[in-house]
Amino acid sequence: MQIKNKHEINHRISTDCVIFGFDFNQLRVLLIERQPVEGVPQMMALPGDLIFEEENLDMAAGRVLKELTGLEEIYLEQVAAFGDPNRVNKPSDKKWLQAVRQDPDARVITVAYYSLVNMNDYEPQPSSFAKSASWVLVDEINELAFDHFEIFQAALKKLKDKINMQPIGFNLLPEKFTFSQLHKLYESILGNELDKRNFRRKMLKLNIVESLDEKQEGVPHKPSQYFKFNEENYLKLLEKGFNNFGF
Amino acid sequence: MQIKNKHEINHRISTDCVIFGFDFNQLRVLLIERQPVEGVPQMMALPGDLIFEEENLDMAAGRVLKELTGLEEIYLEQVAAFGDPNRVNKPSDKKWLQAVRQDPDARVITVAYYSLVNMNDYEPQPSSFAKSASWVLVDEINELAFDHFEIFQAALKKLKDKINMQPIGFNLLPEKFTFSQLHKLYESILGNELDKRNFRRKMLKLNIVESLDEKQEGVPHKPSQYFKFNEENYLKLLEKGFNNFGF
DNA sequence: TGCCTTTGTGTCAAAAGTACACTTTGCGAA
DNA sequence: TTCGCAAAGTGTACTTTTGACACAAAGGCA
Repeated sequence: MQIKNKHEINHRISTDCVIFGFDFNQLRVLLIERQPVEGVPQMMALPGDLIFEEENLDMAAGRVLKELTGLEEIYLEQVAAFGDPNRVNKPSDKKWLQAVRQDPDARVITVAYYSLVNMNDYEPQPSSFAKSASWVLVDEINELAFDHFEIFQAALKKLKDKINMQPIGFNLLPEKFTFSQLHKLYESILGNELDKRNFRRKMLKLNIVESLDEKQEGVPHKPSQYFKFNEENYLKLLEKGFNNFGF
Repeated sequence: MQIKNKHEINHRISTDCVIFGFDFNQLRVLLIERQPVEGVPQMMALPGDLIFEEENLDMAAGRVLKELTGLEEIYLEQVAAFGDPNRVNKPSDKKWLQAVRQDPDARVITVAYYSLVNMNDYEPQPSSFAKSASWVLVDEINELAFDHFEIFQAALKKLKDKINMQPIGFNLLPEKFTFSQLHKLYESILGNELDKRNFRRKMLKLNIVESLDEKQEGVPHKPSQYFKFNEENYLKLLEKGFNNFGF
């Protein structure tokens, strides 16, 4: 059979997380600064690290995220695997790995995850090799360590595609929210304007947001009604086969 | 900094391919039988193998597919990575690996790919550790080696989702095809009936199929017009931002 | 009291979706 | 040659959804 042999090559596996947040105005992503290394210019990176021996990928992503940023109990969804043999090609990245890894030249394949969280529920606490962790505006991200910019773009595309299929995004908002906030959220993700009335009509017809008996207070204009997400109805909607939700 | 250390663990990476074909009636997937090993009951598997040192993931998937089935020059799209620590848990799979791999217990993370091809353009030619390669009806797949059934299901779901976003699927048909074939194809993928007239109307409005000056011959009923796919218009459609194509 | 700001609402026309049945074409069998 | 069979191909009426668009209501503040 002469199969036994040949290409049983070892690689390293890591996970990187693209965590989206929303500040009621713009979309943001949680980035870290790596611990400084002599001669390596600072650059932001996605939180990510090598996986453990006995972990599955989802668990690894959750653990790594927690280690680097303090964020915990977050539902992560896979984006894709990135495995270009020279995905680490910037000299600064190589230098940094030399300072930090035992075997800095080992090939690393990474599995990217993304998630949507309500920024106010999580206060990033950098640790491990993260010097800082902060929410960076999506529009201001233009260079990242390793191939993280590419990963970030893939995650953003996935988010846009997904929100056109399913009314996701409520994770980015607090429990009670106004229609304007929801509206703005959609505009931020999709990157274009949506007619206020049409947005409201379409969203309400789905029956997954529910008006509360509570209004904004202390605002110098007509106060907004608060709404909450109805998860039960949302799940029903998913069950009965749901796609094609687009703006 | 005390970062250097710890979990720099080696893993193996493989790719597995879910190749969909269409026999004008039902959807099929290309499966292999592994070379028999004493005491290991036969079981079908997706074509897949470990990646090489200097290959990126996409290239690896293409090469592995070619080695095992002879299929070449196929556009493969990633489904997801599967990395459960015990994704190899059937005794028969373990036995087979023991016979075939130097290090049969090494953890393997696999990156799954899928593709759509016209069955008639490719005659599967098993080689390497594939004893046979054949097109199996999707409906008849219920057990596969390793975690390949799970991978197959993920790929099928991805295909269904995608066909609701974009009119893909032409790769599954020959260059010229009838509307009935296209219609049947959609029904096979989606798993439900579609009204003939409405299907035709919706598809024609997209302007991506073009009628040829040629009809079926020798059929004992009204002969069907042949059509071809217009890739140019399809690309135009994609460019101008296209989603929400559902039945 | 008047001004400013944001919320919240309705209508109409165009487009898309849905449900549904009969005629046409060509072969083959009687 | 005619009849029957099988699949292709076509249209309409009704409902639902989309998309474009403008003004009144509420509350704070000066």
